[in-house]
Amino acid sequence: MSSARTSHPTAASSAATDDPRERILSAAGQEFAEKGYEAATIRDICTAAGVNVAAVNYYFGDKRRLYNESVTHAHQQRVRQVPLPKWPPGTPPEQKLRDFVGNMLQRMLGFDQPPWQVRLMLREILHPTDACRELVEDYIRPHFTVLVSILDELTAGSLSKAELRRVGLSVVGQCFLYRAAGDVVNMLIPGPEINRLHTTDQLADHVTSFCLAALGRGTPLTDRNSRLSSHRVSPSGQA
Amino acid sequence: MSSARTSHPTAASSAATDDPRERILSAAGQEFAEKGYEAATIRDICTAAGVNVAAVNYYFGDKRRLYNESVTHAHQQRVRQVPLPKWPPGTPPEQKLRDFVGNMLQRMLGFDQPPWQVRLMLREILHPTDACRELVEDYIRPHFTVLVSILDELTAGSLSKAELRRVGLSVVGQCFLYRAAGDVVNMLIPGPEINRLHTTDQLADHVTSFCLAALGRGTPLTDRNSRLSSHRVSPSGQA
DNA sequence: ACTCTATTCAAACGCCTGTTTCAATCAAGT
DNA sequence: ACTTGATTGAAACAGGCGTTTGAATAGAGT
Repeated sequence: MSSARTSHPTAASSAATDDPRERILSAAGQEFAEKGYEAATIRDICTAAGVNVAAVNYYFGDKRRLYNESVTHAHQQRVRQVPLPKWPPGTPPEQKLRDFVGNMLQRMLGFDQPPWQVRLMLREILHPTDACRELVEDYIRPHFTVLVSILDELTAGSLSKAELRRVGLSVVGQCFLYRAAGDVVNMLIPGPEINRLHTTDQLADHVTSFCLAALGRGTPLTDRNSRLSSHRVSPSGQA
Repeated sequence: MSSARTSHPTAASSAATDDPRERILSAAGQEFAEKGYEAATIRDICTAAGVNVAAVNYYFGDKRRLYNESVTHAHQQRVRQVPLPKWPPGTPPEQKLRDFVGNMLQRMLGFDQPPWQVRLMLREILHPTDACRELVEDYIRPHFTVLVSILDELTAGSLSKAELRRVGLSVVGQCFLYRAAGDVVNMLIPGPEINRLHTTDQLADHVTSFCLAALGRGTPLTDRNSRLSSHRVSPSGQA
């Protein structure tokens, strides 16, 4: 009671690496992402962050609150890093769909940036805790709404909202499998095939073609034995 | 060293509930499935199984080996409970696909039987440990092979093996999303819609139609505004 | 120079974990 | 009845965990 623990510092200003609060959040996010909530230890987190064990209690109160703030922090970072694509008016919905799928796969699987934030969010998706609702409302639902509107445009309003949502889930599911069960997928697919056919772009092409064909736009997969009808759409998302 | 710990009992005979080994495996499977490896405690497991804490060390050696045997045990149970459907020769591949998808969804989401074995296997799929390879080879790959052969029959050999596998993953992904990210899906879909349109049968119909349309068999989803062309195929799997 | 407050630090506190001990019990075998 | 081996039981072990303590430090205000 004698120590100064009143008026928690908010540290909303600088995001420099010398801010202990920021360093703890970053280290905690990576530890939680890799090992999960139970297996990650405060001692390891503080060692990685270069601060004393007491710091986490001083800044965050306890482990659970540190976890919640880590999820929020990672998800806000991710939103800034990979915004939803913006299309000029008149963009054909087929290209929008291809861009959206490519963007989603890039965000889920992209190797260009360390994906520990995604892995942390994935844990919340698979085993939701308190931090999940915010994640859904701020991050997942907006993306899903955009997807549904693309599908609505694509089908010219001939599908009900419920049907559109189901189709949207079909699109997401195809991408989600590679992120969530990637290890098992790699065990099912012969080695050379993975490197050639399971790149982010290849997968985006496949998922897009598959869905367009299912919706009656674009040719069914069986009608393209020869390579002449592959109507590639160049990806433009990811800023 | 003085205690009798030589010649571990195999207990391969009876599966009665008075066999301590069996009771521990069952309790451990449920605890591991619900809480994960780290959060599940040996004391809780033994309390649930009605045995002493020393029993797990006596029968299994340590926690890790108990976990591995739990996964194996649950997966073998599941294989016996829900075998792959068998079709008489001449069954149209469309119906086979519908049966397969319905069977997979029933196995993943089925509310008729306690699905803790599936949740335990899901944990292995998401974060593989040593017990994963056996799971893939004995359980997942055979199912996936059947799916690919159905798709091959469906497309009359016009798709390469690599393309067939990609389509197979598209089928699996659509189902997998509901199992792995079911909580988030429920947050994205309005309440009443879940109970009406997201039953196991409805989902199987949707996924099957979606894939058939994408493969050029069956009508695209946009060409069925009126309810007259819904070519339902009754499910026959699940023995 | 002194004070006050915010922050850091090493050390410790209970508590719970997986694991082990060793005596008690039990069920044949002879 | 006695022995033998397998199984169970209550209690303890060492170690790691989240958390707390209280003193040391730093830095600005006056």
